[in-house]
Amino acid sequence: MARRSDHSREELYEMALDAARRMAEKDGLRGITSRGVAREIGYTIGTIYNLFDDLDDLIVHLNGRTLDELHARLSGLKPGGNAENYLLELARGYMEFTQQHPRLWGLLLEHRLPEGRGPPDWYEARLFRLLGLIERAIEPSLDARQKKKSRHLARVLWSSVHGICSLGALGGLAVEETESEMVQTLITLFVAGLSPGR
Amino acid sequence: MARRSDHSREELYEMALDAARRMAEKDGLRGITSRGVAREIGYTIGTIYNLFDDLDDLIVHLNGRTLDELHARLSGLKPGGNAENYLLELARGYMEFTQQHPRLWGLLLEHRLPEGRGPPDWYEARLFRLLGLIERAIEPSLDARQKKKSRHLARVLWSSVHGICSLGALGGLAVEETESEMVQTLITLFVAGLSPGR
DNA sequence: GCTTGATTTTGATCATTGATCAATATATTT
DNA sequence: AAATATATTGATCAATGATCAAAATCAAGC
Repeated sequence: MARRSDHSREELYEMALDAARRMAEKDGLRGITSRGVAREIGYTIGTIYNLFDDLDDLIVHLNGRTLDELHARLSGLKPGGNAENYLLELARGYMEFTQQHPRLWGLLLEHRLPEGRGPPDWYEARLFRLLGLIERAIEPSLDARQKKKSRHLARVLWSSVHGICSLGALGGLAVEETESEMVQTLITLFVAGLSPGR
Repeated sequence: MARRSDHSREELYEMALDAARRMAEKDGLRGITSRGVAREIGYTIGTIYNLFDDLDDLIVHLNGRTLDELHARLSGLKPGGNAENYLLELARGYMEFTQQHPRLWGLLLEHRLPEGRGPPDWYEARLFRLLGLIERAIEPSLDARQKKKSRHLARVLWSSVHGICSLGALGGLAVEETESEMVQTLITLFVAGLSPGR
C-alpha cells in the first residue's frame, strides 16, 4: 500500500495530470481512464476520486493546464517590430502548439461537460487571459475609432486562427504545410482590412 | 421479436441515425449509446451491430448526415446582389445551424476516431463539398491574380467562420448575440482586405 | 406445401469502465 | 498512548461496447 507521506496531495495532483496528459497525447479523450491514471501513478482508483470529483473534473483540470501552457508559450513572445509581425508570431506559436500536441490540444474540443454543467470560473478566466494577449497585440494596429473595439476584433481574429487549426484537425482538411500559409493570409487580410487607407 | 420484414435495412439505418441524432441533441456524444439507440428504435443491441461496424462507425455516419444537412441548408441560399452579402448569408446560415443544433454540430468536434483510423473517403468528400460552396461564393470578389487562390482563400474564410462558432461553443467565450457581429466583422475585413484598392 | 440455404434478430456473455464506500492503514494532535 | 483526522485500498455496483451461437424469419427451387 502506498504510504500516505509518499507524495503530498499537490504532488499527487501533478502526477495524475501528467499521466492523463501522456494518455491524451497518445489516444485523446478515450485514452484517459480513471483506472489507467491510477495505475500510471502507482495508486489505486480510489485515490483518483479523492483528488478529483470525477473524471470530467480531472479532464477540465488537464485542459486548464493546457491553457496555461499555451499562455506561457505565447506570453514568451515579445512585441518587437510592427504589430502585424507580432500577431503573426502569436498565431504561429499557437499553431505550432496545436501541431506538436494535436491530441492534447484536441482535448479542448473533444471534452464537453455533461448537460447542465458549465466550466468552472477559473477555466473561463484562463480562456480570457489568452484572449487578452491577442487584444494587446492588436491594439497598435487600431486607430482611435477602433480602439474601443479591440476586444471584439481580438476575438474575431483569434477565433479565426483557432478555426484554421480546428478545421485542420476536423478531417485533415488542411494539410499541415498549408495551415501556416492560411494563417499568414488571414492576418495579412485582416490587418489590411483594418488599415484606414480605404 | 421484431419481424425481419418490419423495416428494410435502409429504414433501420435511418431510424437508428434519427434516434442517435435525438440523443446527441440532448446530451452530446455521451448521450449516444448502442443500447440506447437500440431501445429507441425497438430493436436489440445486436441489430445495431448488424447495421454498423461499431459505435464510432454509427457516429461518423451521423456526422455525415449533419454535413449533408448543412450543405442542403447553405446550397438553398442563392447568390443575389453582391458577393459580400452572399458570403454573409452563407456564414449566417452556418452560424444559425450551429446555434439551433449546438450539440449536434458539436458532435463534429467531439467525436474523434481512435488512433490510426482516419475518416472514410465519403466523409472527407462531404467536407470538401461544403467548402466548394464557399469557394464559388468568394470567386466574384477576386481579381484575376487572386482567382487561382480561390480555394485557399475560401478555406481561410470558412475556417474563420467555423472558428468563431467553435470558440463560442468552447467555453461560452462569445455570447450568442455577438457571434453574429463577429462574423459580420470578419467578412467585412476579409473582403476589404481583398479589394485591390489598397 | 416443403426443403434448403441465406439473412436477420436475439440475448446471454465477456471485459472494461466510472463511481461508491466501508474497512483499513497511516499521520497528527492531545 | 489514546484519540482524532486523513489517505488509501479494493470489493462492489450498474452501465457500457462488443461478440457470437442459437433461434427466427424470409426467399427460392422444386
